[in-house]
Amino acid sequence: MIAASNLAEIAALVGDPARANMLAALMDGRALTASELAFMARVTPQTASAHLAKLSESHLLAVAKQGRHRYFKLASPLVGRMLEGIMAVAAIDAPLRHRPPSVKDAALRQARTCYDHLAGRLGVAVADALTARGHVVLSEDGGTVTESGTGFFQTIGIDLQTGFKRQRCFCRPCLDWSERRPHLAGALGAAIATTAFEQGWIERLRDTRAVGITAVGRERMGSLFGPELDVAFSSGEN
Amino acid sequence: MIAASNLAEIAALVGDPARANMLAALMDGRALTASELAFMARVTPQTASAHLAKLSESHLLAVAKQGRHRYFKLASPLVGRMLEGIMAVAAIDAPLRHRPPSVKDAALRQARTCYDHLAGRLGVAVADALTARGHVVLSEDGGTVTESGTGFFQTIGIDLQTGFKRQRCFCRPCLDWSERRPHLAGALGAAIATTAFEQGWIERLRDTRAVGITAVGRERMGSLFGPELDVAFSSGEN
DNA sequence: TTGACGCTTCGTTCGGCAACGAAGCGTCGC
DNA sequence: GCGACGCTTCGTTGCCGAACGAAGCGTCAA
Repeated sequence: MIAASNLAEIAALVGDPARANMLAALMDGRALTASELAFMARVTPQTASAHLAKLSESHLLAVAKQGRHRYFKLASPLVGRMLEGIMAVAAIDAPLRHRPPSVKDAALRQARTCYDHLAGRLGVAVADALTARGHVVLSEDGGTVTESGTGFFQTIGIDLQTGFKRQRCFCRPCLDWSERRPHLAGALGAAIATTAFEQGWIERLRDTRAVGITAVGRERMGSLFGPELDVAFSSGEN
Repeated sequence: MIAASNLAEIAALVGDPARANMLAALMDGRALTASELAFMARVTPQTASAHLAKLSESHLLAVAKQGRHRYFKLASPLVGRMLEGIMAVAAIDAPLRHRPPSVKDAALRQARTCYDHLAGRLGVAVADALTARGHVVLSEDGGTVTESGTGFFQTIGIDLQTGFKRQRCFCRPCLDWSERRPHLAGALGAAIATTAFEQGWIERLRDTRAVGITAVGRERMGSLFGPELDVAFSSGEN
């Protein structure tokens, strides 16, 4: 059972709360320093160092030295995909136990990045809007952009004919852990997120994976995607 | 960080070797008894019982009582997807350490089921053949069936027009842990595996996830998919 | 050069959990 | 009804690994 032993090894790496916190913090695709990760995992630097060493040795993380800092990031999209998968399962379990939603969670629930694409109410709302308008078709296992969708994305500056041409199915659903509904991942999801950042519709908040929706974002995305987005604009007491 | 705590919890469940063995054994989608799982995980029944209780409580496994037996299976395809994801990451790590391939591994490497679709050299060869002939197009994140593919699948009794109509992108790649190349998963992958079993091309072997390729399977699949399948028919000393 | 800083290594402590033997409970076959 | 069987619960043992204090190493800034 060569497969299973490795399965346990990798899963055990993610199975430690401190390491899981670090990995989750890196899910937005950025690179963070060892100190930052220590802080986010709420452990001392020397403990964090040991954890980060393990994660690097097992090639879950890639490390880049820069002066006296060491920047860590997920070693590959594969790792992000794995974490998504675990989170999707964890999300099913979570609602069964009533846990008081923290203040920080509120921001995360509204909008955040998930590796390279949008998640939270905003991410789900965008996926809903695109689906409702027939621009994309999402199934459990994948998704497709329709002809009307190709045109739509062109208008917001995402050209599906060039870079995306070869991989005709480049959009896929990703189960949102807070909303427990799919949002848009894959190359298309990443392109949408990139555009949203570039156009100033959303912006990163300090020290968190949550993103803020700007005034111009509210207006622009509201007119682009329609009423489905309203739920993403509310501060959201659920 | 509501997400991360759950992340660690679920991952820790998979992170124990005994539990990982059990989950891996259940990856083929069948339901197994507690005793069988205890044997596969190489632990005593009472140890297995404790593990299975945890896995059930966390809704990773679903359990069905049947007389004095208790049958366990993966609680949802989501769990299978999660395990796939972890295995894909584990596969990158594995080759770095030379591990002597066991006899059992040889059969698993040739052909096996991965939750509901084909894996091993056979699975990868089928994916290669379909890609080479332009029947499907696989990208990193998903896949599409071409028009020629739709016709092809019709000839082997898989009608993409009926049940599959709504989910236009129902095929996706799944990284093979032994071959380290993608094979075909998703609804299409499952349909191909089902057809292969029904037509008697492959058959389950006792007490393992490996599947055997029958004589008729060799002949039929060889003519259907062409030379790409040869590698899957060899007993394979790599 | 000196001190501050970021990170690592070493050694120790401590808690949690996997594992099993023994025993108990329900189910089946005869 | 009886024993055999499948599975669970209980109590104990033992080990692995997470955590931190202290100390060491390289890097930067003045």
